[in-house]
Amino acid sequence: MGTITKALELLSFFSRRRPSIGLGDFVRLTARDKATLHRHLVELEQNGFLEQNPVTRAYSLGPAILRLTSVRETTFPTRAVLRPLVTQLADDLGELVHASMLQGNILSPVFHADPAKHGTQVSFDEAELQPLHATASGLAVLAYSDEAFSKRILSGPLEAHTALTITDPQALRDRLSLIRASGFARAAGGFDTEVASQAAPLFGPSGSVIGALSVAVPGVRGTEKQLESFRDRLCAAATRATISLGGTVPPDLAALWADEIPTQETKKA
Amino acid sequence: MGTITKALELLSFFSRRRPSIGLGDFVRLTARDKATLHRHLVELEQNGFLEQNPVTRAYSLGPAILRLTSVRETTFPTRAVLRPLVTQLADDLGELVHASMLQGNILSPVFHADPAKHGTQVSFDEAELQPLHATASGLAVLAYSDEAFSKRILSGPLEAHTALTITDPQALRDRLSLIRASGFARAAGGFDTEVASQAAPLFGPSGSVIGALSVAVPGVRGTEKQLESFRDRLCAAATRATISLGGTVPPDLAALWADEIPTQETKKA
DNA sequence: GGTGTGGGTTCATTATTTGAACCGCTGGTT
DNA sequence: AACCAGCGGTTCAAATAATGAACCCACACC
Repeated sequence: MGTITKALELLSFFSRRRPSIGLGDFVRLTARDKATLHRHLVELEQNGFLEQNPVTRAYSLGPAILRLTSVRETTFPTRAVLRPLVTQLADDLGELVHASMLQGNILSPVFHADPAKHGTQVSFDEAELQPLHATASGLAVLAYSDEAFSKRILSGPLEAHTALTITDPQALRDRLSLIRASGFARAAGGFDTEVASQAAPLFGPSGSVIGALSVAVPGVRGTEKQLESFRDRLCAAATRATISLGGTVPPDLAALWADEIPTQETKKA
Repeated sequence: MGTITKALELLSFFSRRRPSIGLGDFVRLTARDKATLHRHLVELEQNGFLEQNPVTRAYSLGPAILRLTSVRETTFPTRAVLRPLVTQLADDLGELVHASMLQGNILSPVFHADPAKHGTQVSFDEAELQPLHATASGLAVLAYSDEAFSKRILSGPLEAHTALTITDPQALRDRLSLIRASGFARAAGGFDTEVASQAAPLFGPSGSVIGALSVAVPGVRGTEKQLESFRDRLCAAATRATISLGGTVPPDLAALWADEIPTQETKKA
C-alpha cells in the first residue's frame, strides 16, 4: 500500500457521526504510528483536504473537497441528470423513488421524489447512508458489482438493522444470484421494517455499477402484483438513467430488461 | 514536497475547461516523470478520487469526492449556508456574486450565483483557484489575515495575471491599509482585465479570516456610484454569512460596517 | 514500413517515509 | 507541589517506498 493510499484512507474515517477526529483518535482508529499519521494529516491539511480546529486541534474535512465536487458536478452532473428521471418515475408509479450512488462501501442518496399520493408515505432521509446488504438498492449494486468487491462486502461485518435483515453471507449470495437472474432487486424490511423496495442497478461508462434506482412502498401497499407492475418501468428508467449518465448497461442485462415478463406482461407495447 | 502533496496536486488540474486529463497531458502540465505520474494516477483511481474512461484512458474526478462533500456538508454546511445568501445578494444586486474560502495560499470558490440580468456576464469558473494578491476577495482576506500570513504571501512570488495586477509588495501593503480603513476591498482588472470586483471578508469562530464574499461586474458596467451602491448590502451579507458560519466579525470592523459610509471616503486610490 | 503518438511497465538507484523515543503542555489526583 | 496520564507534536537513524531513464506495445498516419 502506497503512501498516497494511506493518506487518502484517513479521509474515509470521517462521517456524520464522527465529523472531527484528533491525532490520538486516529492512532486508535488506524493502529498506525503517531508520527506518520501526524505528517499525513498535516500534508492533507496543507492541501485543503482537512482543516484543523485551532482550539481542539482536531481535524475535519476541508474546503478543497467542495471545490472538486463543483468541478465534478459541472462536468458530470449526476444530480441534475437524475432529478427529472426520478421525479417522472415517482409521478408515474405514484410512490417514492430515489437514486443512490455507490460511495465506497455504502450507498449515498443523490436524489429522491415523493409524489405523496397516498396518506401513508415512506419517509426518506437523503442524508442517511444506505448499507449494501440491507436495501434493495444495495443488493442491486452488489449483484452487479465485480467479484472482488462483493466478496469484500459479504466477508465484512453485516449489521442487522432490523429483525428481517439478512446477515448470513451465503443467504446473501443466493439472493444475489436470484437478482442476477431476474435483472432487478427486491427487498422488504431489511433496513426499515415498514418498507418494501425494488431496485435496478445503474452503470457507469466502463459498464461497472455506479448506483441504483429504487422505488419504495410502505409495507401495507406492497402487494405482489403491484410490485410486479413497477418492474418494467423501473428497469426502463434505469436504462435511461444509465445512458444519461454516460454509462452502458451490460448487454446481457439489457436483454433481460428488454424481455417481456414471462408470466404475464403488464406492459403494453 | 511529500508524495501525498504531489498526488493531491494532480486533482487541482481538473476544471470545467479541463474535465478529463490523460497521462500525456499530465506529463505536459506538471513536467514530472511519466512513470511517477502514472502510479499516482492509479493510486488516486483505486481510492475513488479519479476514474478512468476505459476507452479514452483519460482520467476525471471520481465519486469519492462526492461522498466526502456530503459528510462535510452535513456536519459543516458551508455551501448550504452560503447558497441562499449568495443567491439572494446576486438577485438583489443584479450581478454575479461568489463566496470563496481560504485554502492555504489561495482562495477556493465555494458557491456562486449569476442572476444573468444583463447581456454581458462575468463568467465564473468555480473550479478556478483565485490568487490572494490579484482579486478583490483575496485582498479582503489578506487585509484581515494575521501579520505573519500576509507577510508570507507578500514576500512570496506575486504573479502578474494581467497588465493591471499589482505585484509590488509595498503597493499591495498600501492597498491593504486602505482596505482596512474602508472595511471592504475593491479590485479591477487584476485577475481578469474585464472584471471589477468588490469583496468583504468572512470570519471563522476564532475571529480569523476564513474567506470572502464578492460581487463582480464587467468592467464596462463598473461605474463608481454603482459600485458604491453595492457596498452596504455586500457588507451586510458578509456579516450574515459570518454569523451563519458560526464566526464572529471583529468588533472594529463590525462598527465600520454598521456606519453609513460618508461621501468622503478613504478608498479613492 | 517508417515514424510519431499515445498509455503503460521495468528495475537499479536514491530519496523519502517511517517509528521508537522524546518533548512540552494541560488538567486531574494525591 | 509533586505526580501522573493524556494530549499534540518532533527528532533522526534505519528501512522502505518512490523515482525515472529506458523500454514495450498498440495504433494511426503518412
